[in-house]
Amino acid sequence: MTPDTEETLLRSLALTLTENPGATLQEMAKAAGVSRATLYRFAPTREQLMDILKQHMLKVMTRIMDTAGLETLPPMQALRQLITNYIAEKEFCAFMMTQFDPYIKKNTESPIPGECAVHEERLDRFFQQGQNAGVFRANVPNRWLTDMFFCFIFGLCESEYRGRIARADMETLFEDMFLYGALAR
Amino acid sequence: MTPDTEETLLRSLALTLTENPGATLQEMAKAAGVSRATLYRFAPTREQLMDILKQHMLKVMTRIMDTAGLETLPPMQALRQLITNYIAEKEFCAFMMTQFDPYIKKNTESPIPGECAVHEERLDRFFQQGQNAGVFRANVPNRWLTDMFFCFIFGLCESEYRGRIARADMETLFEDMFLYGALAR
DNA sequence: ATCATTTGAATCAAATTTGATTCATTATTG
DNA sequence: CAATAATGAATCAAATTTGATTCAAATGAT
Repeated sequence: MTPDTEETLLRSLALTLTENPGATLQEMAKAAGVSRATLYRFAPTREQLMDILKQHMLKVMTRIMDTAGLETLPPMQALRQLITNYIAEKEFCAFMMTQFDPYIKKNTESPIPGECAVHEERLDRFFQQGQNAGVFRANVPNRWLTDMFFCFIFGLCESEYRGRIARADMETLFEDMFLYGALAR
Repeated sequence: MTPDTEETLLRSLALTLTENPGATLQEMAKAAGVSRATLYRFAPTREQLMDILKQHMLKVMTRIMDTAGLETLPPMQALRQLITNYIAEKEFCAFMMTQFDPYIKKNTESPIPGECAVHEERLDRFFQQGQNAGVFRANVPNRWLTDMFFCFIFGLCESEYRGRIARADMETLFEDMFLYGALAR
């Protein structure tokens, strides 16, 4: 399996599990256009499959934050790049939200792992610094900005997925709503 | 089973299924503090259980919109009441998002049913009218405002659930972020 | 064209979940 | 207090899912 084929497979698996978190291996294989045997060779057990997906997702998330210059660029610039990066990896973003969310997955094998918490804390710090710099409003907890940002990403992916907003508008709509809100001015 | 006991049971079931959409009947019963036999008597099959929950959730959603005066009160007043009402029923809100979301549950027995679409369209109309009245910004699709509103509700419930924001701040944080966004001014 | 590798289809046993029932015990109600 | 109803614990068969294996067909590289 070439790295490219693997990436395609991983993306398909992520999407299928987002659409149906309880999908059977059979269903995942079918959606990915491979047989169950092939999926089995890629990952013999469901647990291993989830682990591979999780590890890949974490790598993607790290890369997204790194290339956005979260700790180096000016807040607004980093934010815009962050949005662009997340949208480019929307399948894995949605997958993360539905699979490794401690609200949705409280009692399962995958509570928010330390690896996920790292990203959350990283964004917490980013917003804190943005607040200190006077860019983001300081009368709300930085954690609230983080949570809303992640929540926005998921909602954004879903709206586009459902055809309620256009792919081309994703960046603008996100930035606009996140920064300025819904009120007319 | 008294109506009050039933409401408590339904709320527990909704929460458990939010925390773990793949929970077994065993797990649901345990979380609700009843035996599997009692749960069985309440709903003999898993399908019937989901149906009862769905019907109850739909009733709650209708009541929320009705009592918010979505079609009668001024937009801002209705919006505030809507927020308050949703927060009061957060278990069923989160349950709806995780169980009857056409993104998450694409290929399962419950794609967004006509009953859910009704609520979405009702909120679509509310925001459209608010835009027409000059209250909400008109340079974005009304659907986008609807989607962000629902997405906010879920994110809000989750932040509170995880202890990242205080219960007492929920209304204010929501209203503030939804209306004004994250930018300092 | 050949050889090595990968894939798809099918099958099977083990584990898990579900639907269904029984029975003793606990709560309620009259 | 007595009788009636509700609950919990346990059990069982059927259905489903998973992990594992086999083998023929297809694919790709040399």
